[in-house]
Amino acid sequence: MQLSTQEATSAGIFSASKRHRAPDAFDVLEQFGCNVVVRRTHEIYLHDEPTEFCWKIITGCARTVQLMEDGRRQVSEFHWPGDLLGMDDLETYYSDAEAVTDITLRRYPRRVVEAQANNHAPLALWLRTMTLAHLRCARRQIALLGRKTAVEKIASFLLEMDRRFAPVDGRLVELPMSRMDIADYLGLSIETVCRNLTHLQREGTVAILRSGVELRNRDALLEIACGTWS
Amino acid sequence: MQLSTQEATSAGIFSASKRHRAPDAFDVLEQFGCNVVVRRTHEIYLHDEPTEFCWKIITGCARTVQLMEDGRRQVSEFHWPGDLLGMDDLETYYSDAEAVTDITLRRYPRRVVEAQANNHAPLALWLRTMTLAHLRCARRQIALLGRKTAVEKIASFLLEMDRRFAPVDGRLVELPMSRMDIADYLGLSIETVCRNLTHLQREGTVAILRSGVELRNRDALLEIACGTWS
DNA sequence: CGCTCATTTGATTAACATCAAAACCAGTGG
DNA sequence: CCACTGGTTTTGATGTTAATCAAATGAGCG
Repeated sequence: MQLSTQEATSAGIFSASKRHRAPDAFDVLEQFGCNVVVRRTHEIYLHDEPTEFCWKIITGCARTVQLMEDGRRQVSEFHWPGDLLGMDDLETYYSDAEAVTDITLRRYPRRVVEAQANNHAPLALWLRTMTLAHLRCARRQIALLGRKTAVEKIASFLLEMDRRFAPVDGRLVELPMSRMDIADYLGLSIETVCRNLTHLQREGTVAILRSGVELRNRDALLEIACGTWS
Repeated sequence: MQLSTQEATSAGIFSASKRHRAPDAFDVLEQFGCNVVVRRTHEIYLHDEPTEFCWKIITGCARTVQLMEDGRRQVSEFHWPGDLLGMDDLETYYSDAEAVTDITLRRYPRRVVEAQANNHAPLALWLRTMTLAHLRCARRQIALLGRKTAVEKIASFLLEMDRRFAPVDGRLVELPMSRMDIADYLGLSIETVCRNLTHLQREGTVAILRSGVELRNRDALLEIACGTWS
């Protein structure tokens, strides 16, 4: 089966080994957007609020978070420049979104996005493609959370961060999020995250730096992360 | 913000406490469909195959499964009558889909679905709405896998099964899938699933029957499952 | 420097997995 | 009807992983 050119192009975006975004169907909305800045740790939207806006990340990193009443926390995804926030739900937002670093966003009214999608098929396809990319990401995370050990989770995480946001084509993976964020993303405690990073460092697989982690042996990491569903 | 009528209707489908599907935008494809039957434990589609078809479940239950090389298994979702299978990926299927029970499906060529979506906006919206429902489901599962204890997982699972597929408005939740399926869905071992079901039975919260589980105290289950993200 | 907060390391505990065996159940054939 | 078989489910005993508790180290900042 051959898909349309648009679809094939769209689907390639998230499979690129280094982040590189083609000009997208969202551009038809440019005139309706305005820039906003959100400071580190501040929220972008809140659980249960009506979905009034969506945002495209220009610079910085965001997280979507689910909170339980007793304080347990789960980070469901990290979001990077080019990602779309607030399109994952129809009527109200399902999770909280917060800025991990100071972040610059371009904000669009959902009304307009939905209206445009309704008479601009490439945009509609683009929106579904984006949603599918998030779904694939979520399914990978489900396999990780359900069936991987702590060290496998850490290795998978480092490779994912490298894949999703490595500004330079080098070994350094910047980790703007705290250890607590990583722990809540991987379903671990902070201490377990630290211990396993140290463990990987002792093996010589990675080097831990202030700003992130240097991948000294990608093959070893891939081996540990269990290949396919890394 | 007010969304269109179509969208509001679509969004309501998965939030209904008992399964009840409105006539959907997929109906425009009816002429292109054909019925197929798949026997218990047989596959519907396989990981990495090109996405040639999609299927609407008429009767029966299916599961989507991710397999690691060493045999570890993760069930990412169970699927029920009315659900759409094989629309979760663009070019190739991400997971395997298998019949949990003997299952009747209506099969459609993806080419046609995509072509129709391209010039029939309600169908495009419907497809995105379906994808969003799966994404929401996946995010709930992520919070469950990352942060809930075994007994909380079991309680959440029983309530989810009740919500998603309870043919009668009674206390009985039919569980067509094996304990192994449940374990691989919740990221637990078979034994832990059994033990915690027994534990809930001893408390009088549920009664375990051949065909499923009787919910004797829904409030207690809700309490155990930790409300919000159940 | 002295404060705070994040990270790292160590000691202990709890939760769940694993290993092993018994009970149960659905078919099958006498 | 019963006995036999293969699979699944349940229960029990033990082991392992990661969480928790606690303290030390390190980094950023007035």
